[in-house]
Amino acid sequence: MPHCHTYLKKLRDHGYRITPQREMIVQIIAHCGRHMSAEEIMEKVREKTTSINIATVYRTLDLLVENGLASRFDLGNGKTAYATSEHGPHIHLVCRHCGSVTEITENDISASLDRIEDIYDFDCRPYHFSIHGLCRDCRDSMTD
Amino acid sequence: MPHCHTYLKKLRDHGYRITPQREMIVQIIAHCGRHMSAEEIMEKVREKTTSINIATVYRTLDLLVENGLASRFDLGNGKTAYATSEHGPHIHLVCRHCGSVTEITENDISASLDRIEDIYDFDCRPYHFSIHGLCRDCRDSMTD
DNA sequence: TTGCTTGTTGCGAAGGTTCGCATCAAAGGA
DNA sequence: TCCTTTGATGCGAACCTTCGCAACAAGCAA
Ligand SMILES: [Mn+2]
Ligand SMILES: [Mn+2]
Ligand SMILES: [Zn+2]
Ligand SMILES: [Zn+2]
Repeated sequence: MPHCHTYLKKLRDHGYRITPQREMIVQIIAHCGRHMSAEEIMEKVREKTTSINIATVYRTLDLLVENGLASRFDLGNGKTAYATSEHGPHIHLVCRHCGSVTEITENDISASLDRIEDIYDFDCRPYHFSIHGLCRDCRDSMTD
Repeated sequence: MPHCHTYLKKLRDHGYRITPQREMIVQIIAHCGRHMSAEEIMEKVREKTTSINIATVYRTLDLLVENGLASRFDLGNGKTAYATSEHGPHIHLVCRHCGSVTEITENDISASLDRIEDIYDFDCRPYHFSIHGLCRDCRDSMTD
């Protein structure tokens, strides 16, 4: 729902400058609903211009995360993944043994997150992060 | 409570070999109750012997994590942290803006984790991970 | 439009982590 | 005890991410 323009406006309102690089990066990540790595984002931007550097991509993503416009997390594949709030609130269950990723709805944990917000005054939104553990199949296949 | 010996036995029972390097690494991380980085662990081991390499430290830590004997997570300082279950179950609230870390008790979220275990058959233990968000101070100081 | 201020970029280097491979040695059997 | 098998180690290279700094340009005011 919030379009690129909204993200850029928020950055500008926070006193950051709007550069062509930032515009392109925001457009890519906001329009693509899924998770992307920094490298993927750079390749997409490269399709439009050569004037982009991986360090700038990381710095822009940091900016978005720091300002709550994107989430950053670990899918256990060696690369960090990024997504805007378009991607929707949910949690990833990542198996520490086989690496499988199960997406679960926010509802399954929102009560606890609300509790944390109340008690500790800590804003967990956007609800989009990973919990690492052991999936059923892996648990079954372990004698322990 | 579980001593180094228990960890090593579990590894052996899973078919892994017990090497001097693994013994030393397990001893360091099990006895030191706090979080440690791979680099810290290697330095501690180096105090006893020179026969240790950072790649071996990482591989051993991966092994412990994969087998549920240690947890690995991101404290937002650029390094990955590791700890055994001696460190106890709890969750870290990491502020995405100022980097502050608040430790909260497992109770505040265990109901949801139990629910996840029931519904998805996914074992979240040991309960020791981070949730990234925005602390009260940072939220207050943002006009938004 | 022009010039100034200062945040941003690109680049190369450094830091942290993983990988491939030859060598080594733990574990188990003879 | 000695040998064999095969998993583990050390090392260097590669990969991902961050950092420092000089050059650049967005935004603003005149
Ligand atoms: Mn997701
Ligand atoms: Mn902890
Ligand atoms: Zn699994
Ligand atoms: Zn904060």
